[in-house]
Amino acid sequence: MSDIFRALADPTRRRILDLVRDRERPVNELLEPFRVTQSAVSQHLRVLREAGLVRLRRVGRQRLYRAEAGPMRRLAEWAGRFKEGKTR
Amino acid sequence: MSDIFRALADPTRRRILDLVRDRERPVNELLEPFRVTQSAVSQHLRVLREAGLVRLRRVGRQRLYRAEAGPMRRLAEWAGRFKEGKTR
DNA sequence: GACTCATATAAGCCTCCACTTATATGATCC
DNA sequence: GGATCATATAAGTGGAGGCTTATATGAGTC
Repeated sequence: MSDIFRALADPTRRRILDLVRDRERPVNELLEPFRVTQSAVSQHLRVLREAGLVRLRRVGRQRLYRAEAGPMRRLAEWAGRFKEGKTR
Repeated sequence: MSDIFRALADPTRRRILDLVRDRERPVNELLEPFRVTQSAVSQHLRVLREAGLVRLRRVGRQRLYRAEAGPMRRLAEWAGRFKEGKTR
């Protein structure tokens, strides 16, 4: 869970996540919107991967990334515990 | 929104949030569970406050902190957009 | 008003992290 | 197998952020 929060702390990673939310994308497509190096994006993808926030599929020489729903569900649950009126 | 993620990135701050989730607590009560200085906790509280994640109420010389539901709701919504099956 | 209690801020240190350039891996094409 | 394309890793750097000690603020007590 800590990995998830750490990964989401960076705005560039959140934007990457948005890009791969609904469809798979190869890395070079994730590169364009940002003013950073391919290397930087690759490192961000590693962090997201290690947090389980994305999965990847190899197709030819490309790697197609896509957001993973599981951790997000857990995140939503965690946040949900803070709904007011819950006196425990 | 960025402030929220930044604030939640730190595990100590998340534990503090848990402590003030359901009831108000004065700072000295937040101090006990941690092996850090009063100063450190105070600084964490500042970050949480600036992110809108806690509100505080002054009573005598104490300040009672409590989690704020609003940002958490927005966080849950954000995470909810990642539910699978949403093809946009 | 001096003292204490509860909390906040200032200043400095050190670790972590996001970035860059340079290089490696690994698949495809000829 | 050599060249090229797509991506990952290595190594180094600067800046942010979480910690500490020391000090300030501000309310209650006598």
